[in-house]
Amino acid sequence: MPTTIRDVAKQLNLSITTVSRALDGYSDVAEETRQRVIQAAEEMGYAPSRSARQLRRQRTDTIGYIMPTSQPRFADPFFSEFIAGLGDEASAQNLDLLITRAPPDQEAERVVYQRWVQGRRVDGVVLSRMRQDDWRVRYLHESSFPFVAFGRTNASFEFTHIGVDGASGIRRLIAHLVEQGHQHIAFVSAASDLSLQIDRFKGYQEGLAEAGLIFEERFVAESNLTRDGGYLAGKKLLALQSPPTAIIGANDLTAIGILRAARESGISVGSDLAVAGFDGIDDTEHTAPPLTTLKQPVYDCARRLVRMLTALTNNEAVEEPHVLLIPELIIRDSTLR
Amino acid sequence: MPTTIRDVAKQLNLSITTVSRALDGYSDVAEETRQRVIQAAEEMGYAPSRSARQLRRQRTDTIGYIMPTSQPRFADPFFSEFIAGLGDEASAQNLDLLITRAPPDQEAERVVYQRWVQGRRVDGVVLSRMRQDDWRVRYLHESSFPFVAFGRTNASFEFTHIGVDGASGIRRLIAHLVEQGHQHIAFVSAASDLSLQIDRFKGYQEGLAEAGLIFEERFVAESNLTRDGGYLAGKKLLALQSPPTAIIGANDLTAIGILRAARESGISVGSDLAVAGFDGIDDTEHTAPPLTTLKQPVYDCARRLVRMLTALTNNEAVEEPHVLLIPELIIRDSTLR
DNA sequence: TTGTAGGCGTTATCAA
DNA sequence: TTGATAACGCCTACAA
Repeated sequence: MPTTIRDVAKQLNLSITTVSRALDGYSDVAEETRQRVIQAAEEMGYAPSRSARQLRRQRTDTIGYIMPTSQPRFADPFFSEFIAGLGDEASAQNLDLLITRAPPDQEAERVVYQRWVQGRRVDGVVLSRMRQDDWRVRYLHESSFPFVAFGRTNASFEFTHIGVDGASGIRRLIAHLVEQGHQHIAFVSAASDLSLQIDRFKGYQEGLAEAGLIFEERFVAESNLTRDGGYLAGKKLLALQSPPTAIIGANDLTAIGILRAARESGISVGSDLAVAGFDGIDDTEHTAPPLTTLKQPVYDCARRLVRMLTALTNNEAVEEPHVLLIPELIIRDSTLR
Repeated sequence: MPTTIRDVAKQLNLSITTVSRALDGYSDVAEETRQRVIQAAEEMGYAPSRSARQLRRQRTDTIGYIMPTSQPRFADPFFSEFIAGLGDEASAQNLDLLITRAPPDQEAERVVYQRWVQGRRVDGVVLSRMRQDDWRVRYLHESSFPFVAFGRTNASFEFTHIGVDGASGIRRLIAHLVEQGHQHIAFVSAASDLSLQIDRFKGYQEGLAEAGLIFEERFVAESNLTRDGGYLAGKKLLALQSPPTAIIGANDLTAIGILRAARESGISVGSDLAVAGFDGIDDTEHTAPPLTTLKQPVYDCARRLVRMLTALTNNEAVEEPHVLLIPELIIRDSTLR
């Protein structure tokens, strides 16, 4: 039986009101009383019951994040970093972070969101890996449930989010590759309904055009943002009649897979083949060779998203509700001859 | 204003009791009534308030996990995989997973645990990266709060856990290295209060002894289980007068850092230097060269730990409360000449 | 400065 | 088979 506020009150011969107010730092409690209360609470190991408080206050002081990944056994560093950011900022704001995983765009995903929203399990949710036509955005919007998103969609209404301008990033990357003398640049893509794919692929096409290169269908390989996917796509591209001399992965994991494919084919990355990724995860610094990438500040974005979300849940105005970041091109050996 | 059970009851001219029981699947509700209730609830978008239910039932249906990492911006694949396992099993059991991070063995860590335990925020917690003398174990034990651990400690009492026999794993690894002709085997270690360090280091010493090799202090470099730490330690070892021909990292991340140090020193891993890690994270398959490692089934352990924990919180007996696993030696190019 | 009392939305006991 | 009612532990308007 855990200690309740009643126990503390009884012990001190005070009312529960006074105990409550003393601990919550109200000013209309005698300082001496407050000290006694605080000490007794400490000694008796009292901490207010979260569920009681939540029920009474009609808020949970908890935010939720549902990782949109298909494989149960995922291990994508992007999510680690994102979650780390969410968690740290949540702690800083004295919020709890509830986490689960659901395969994107399936019944299971809908069930989880509904459980959390209708059961008022969390005060707000953070979305990531947005889809172009994203039912989550519509649903939360219609339910007027607080949410923020990492990424954009084609929704007809506005919502609080941080976007990254992948297109401009990829354009810069292509300019760099062209500078290195590359004319045959391939792209390993992600699922076509993902906003990041549409955005980055647009950059790919625009970048080629800007450099006066022609877009070739055969230089595009579909993949799934994983190392294994990148590996397979890389193999395929390298097996072409006249293979590309540079390959861009839709994300770093994909690029890491491509590195491996190149290694297995005996191709020297850097001199014979340029490889680049997108995200700027830690691993890229330690691959062989170190990987050129477009870095987005995932950790900081996550923290900022939480701050935006708390503004929303507190009915405060979000200072800058639509952020668009430019990723930073980090050039490493994988694209240097 | 979200829908409450009262709204549904009123709508149907039933008592809230009946609605509650109908939705919870009690048998003493007329089937026809139940159908009406279920349909109405669906239409009205009703889902029971979690906080109310929690308060009433005196349980949260939530388990907690506090990542013991110092750097805020961590990204350790071990934790990704562990969390994935916890999350998936929690979902399967209809539990929520609460996650935060706290620097090990500091005031902040104590505060978080106390908040969760005393505030009855979660029904039980999962511990990982155990310390030899672990205050968390003592505290939870004394509070009779349900917990399970991934790893062992020197506690004088029993507690439910899954351990991995790192010592035997490292012994096997050393046997393999010796077979490959290595005589000068170094070890890059972790913080000395970690159980995994004590365990694996013991294996290192025993392994050397079994092979008739002498233990040399200079072949041990302190590190911190990160890539960067491994890199620095690797540099140091490779700069020795007569450097080792094989280096074992306390975990895979460390080993990945060592790979990089070797690369920078122009040393060919495999032929000139053997490198091996511990954990079996996904990255090891994609490094250059692919990394020999001792694989522990992190994902499955996490799932199993959750099952053990639910047994505890339901006051059921845990079938096998003390598990000891033998890690699997996966030999890859990094230790083959 | 302190206390009384009502209610947040459920579930569970007991009676009808 | 259904309903009235009492908690669960806390916060807060209002009264003293």
